[in-house]
Order: sequence, then structure tokens, then C-alpha cells
Amino acid sequence: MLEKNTCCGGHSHTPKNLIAKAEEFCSANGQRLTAPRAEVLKTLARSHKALGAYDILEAVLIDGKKAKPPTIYRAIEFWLEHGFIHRIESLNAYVSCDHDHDTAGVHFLVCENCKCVREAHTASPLKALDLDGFEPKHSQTETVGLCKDCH
Amino acid sequence: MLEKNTCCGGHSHTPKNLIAKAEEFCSANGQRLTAPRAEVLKTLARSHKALGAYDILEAVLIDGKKAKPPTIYRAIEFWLEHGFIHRIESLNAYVSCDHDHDTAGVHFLVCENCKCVREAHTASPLKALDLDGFEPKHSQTETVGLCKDCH
DNA sequence: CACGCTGATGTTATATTATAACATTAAGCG
DNA sequence: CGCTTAATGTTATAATATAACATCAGCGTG
Ligand SMILES: [Zn+2]
Ligand SMILES: [Zn+2]
Ligand SMILES: [Zn+2]
Ligand SMILES: [Zn+2]
Repeated sequence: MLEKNTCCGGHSHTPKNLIAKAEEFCSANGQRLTAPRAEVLKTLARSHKALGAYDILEAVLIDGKKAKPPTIYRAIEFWLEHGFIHRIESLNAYVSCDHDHDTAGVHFLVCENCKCVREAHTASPLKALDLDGFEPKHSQTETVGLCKDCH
Repeated sequence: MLEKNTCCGGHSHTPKNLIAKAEEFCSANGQRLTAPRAEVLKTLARSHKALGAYDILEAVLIDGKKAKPPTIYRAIEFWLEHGFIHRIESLNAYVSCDHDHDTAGVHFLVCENCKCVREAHTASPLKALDLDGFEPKHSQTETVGLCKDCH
């Protein structure tokens, strides 16, 4: 039974599509979709809230057993690297992403009450800046506030 | 002897102005510029790099003695609340701020190598977004990359 | 299939960042 | 001074993240 989504603009929160995309990505790129990786991604994809690493740890079973932190963090790192999840810095937490987008101009609306996260994309804010020799790698905006429900 | 600043566009990193501003702020607002608060702010103002809470802890002496974490975190919280410092989420670290600005449209260029931080201000990225009921409180952009020196 | 290589995971321990809870002290005021 | 309140001191611990090394699984090769 899928949880009703009332805060993220109707995003369905079904992990199916994302897992399918992940399978495709892995086989196309010689990566392995192992049990820890699959469980971590599914857990994030099912949630409409950002989850901390230890929330994920509590939620997943790998071969019927509780995992340990490095297992979770390795899977998180893997999906971060390949753009399937994002880290929400202001929460020390993670959300899945089913968009295709580059690394610039990502904007998160983060509810400080319920931890739901809405992802949006705007023109890169770097455009407006004189970088003066700074070499950007990754740009991310986080707006903390209250979502429609918690407001 | 002031450290030569080569990465932040010539910002002088002298704590004098900021401390003076802080004194003024405190007396105008019935707040106390206590030893822990003063030492923490001075330490951040002297640094052209973001400092973690435990970096600050190692750097300051309060009445000749090393402080303990809560002392540092309380001072950090105080200056954060009053806009004298910022938290760089991607580093879990803090920088001083001698600008006067509101809480929207702050943009940090963060060097992942040397941890120097350049602060810039742009039009609020929220303008470009359909907030759809989301009530923003604080918005911050962090661009991680390499500064001119580390590049 | 044994072998060896590689990448991933398992496991133990510990580092790093941050806060809860309560005791004590210092400032401001009548 | 004696009261009130805000701030700090102190102890302990929570929450987040990683280092280091052992083991295992997949895979190509012979
Ligand atoms: Zn995304
Ligand atoms: Zn909410
Ligand atoms: Zn600032
Ligand atoms: Zn640098």
C-alpha cells in the first residue's frame, strides 16, 4: 500500500521505476546491483521523506539480517556517485531522485518539520556570479521551511 | 600578523571590524559579549577557512583553559542566530560574515581542498520557483569545487 | 574446474559532530 | 544584599560517518 503523497506535488513514490532504471544502469555500466545497494535504494525510493543513514539502517534487512553502518554508507556512496540519490546537507539525510539532470542548479525545498523534500531545477545560480578562478564541481541550493501540510 | 589572503577576493580577515560590530550589536540589543562568544567569533573572523566546531575548540582558550563542546556550540548558535556567522552545510563548518544581508540568496563557493569559502549574494533563487504552499525560512546555495589557488 | 584477480561485503573498532541534563556562576535590578 | 535570569561549566551520551582488515562472490583464463 503506497502512502498518500500530500507534500511533494503528486510524485508517486513507487520504487519500481527507479529500481528498473538502476538495473538498467548497472548492466549498461558493468556495475552490480547487489542486495545492500538494492535495499538501500528501494528504501529511499519508497520514502517521501529524507532518511538518515541510520534510518535506512533500521529499515533494511540484507538476507534477513540487520546491516551495519559501513554497508549502508557504501551503498549510499554508490548511488550518490551515480545520481540516483541526493544528500540533503541541512538534514544529514538522503532522498532518491528519478530525474535526469546534471549536477548544477538543483534546488531542494526541505520541510524542517516532516523532512519531506521537493526537488526542483532552476537555471544554475553560478551564471550570475563572477567565479574569478573558482572551479565549480557541484552546486546545490537548499531552502528550509515548512511544507504545505506542516504550514 | 595577518595571514595573506589569496583565495577570497581580498577580504582582509581582520577580526577587528567584526568584533566591533558585535560589541555594538550586543549593547544595542541587551545581549552579552561573553568570553566564549568573543573568542569563538574572533577565531572565525581571523580564519579565511571554514572551521569545524572542534577546530574552534582546539583554537580557543577561555580564561586560559580549553573549553568543552557545549561551550563552543552555544557560542556558535548565538552568532548563527544573529547573522554574524554562517554554517557551511557541506563541510559541517562555520565562517564569519561581515556583510549585512537577509537570509535569502546567499551563495557560498566552497573549496573542497583548502576549505576556504567565498560568500556571494544573488537574487533569491526562490523567485524562479513555484512554491505551491511551501513557506521558506532560509535559503542557501553551496557550490563545492576548487578555489583559484587549489585549482 | 582450480586459479587468481577484482570489487564488494562483513566485521570490529573508532573518529567526528552535536546535544541532553543538571550544577554552578555571573549579571542586572530593586 | 538577595532575588531572578541568562550564561556557562561539567558530565555523559547521542548521532553521523569512516578506517582498517578479513572474507567472499563474480568472472575470465587456462
Ligand atoms: Zn535529482
Ligand atoms: Zn512538512
Ligand atoms: Zn553572510
Ligand atoms: Zn582551495
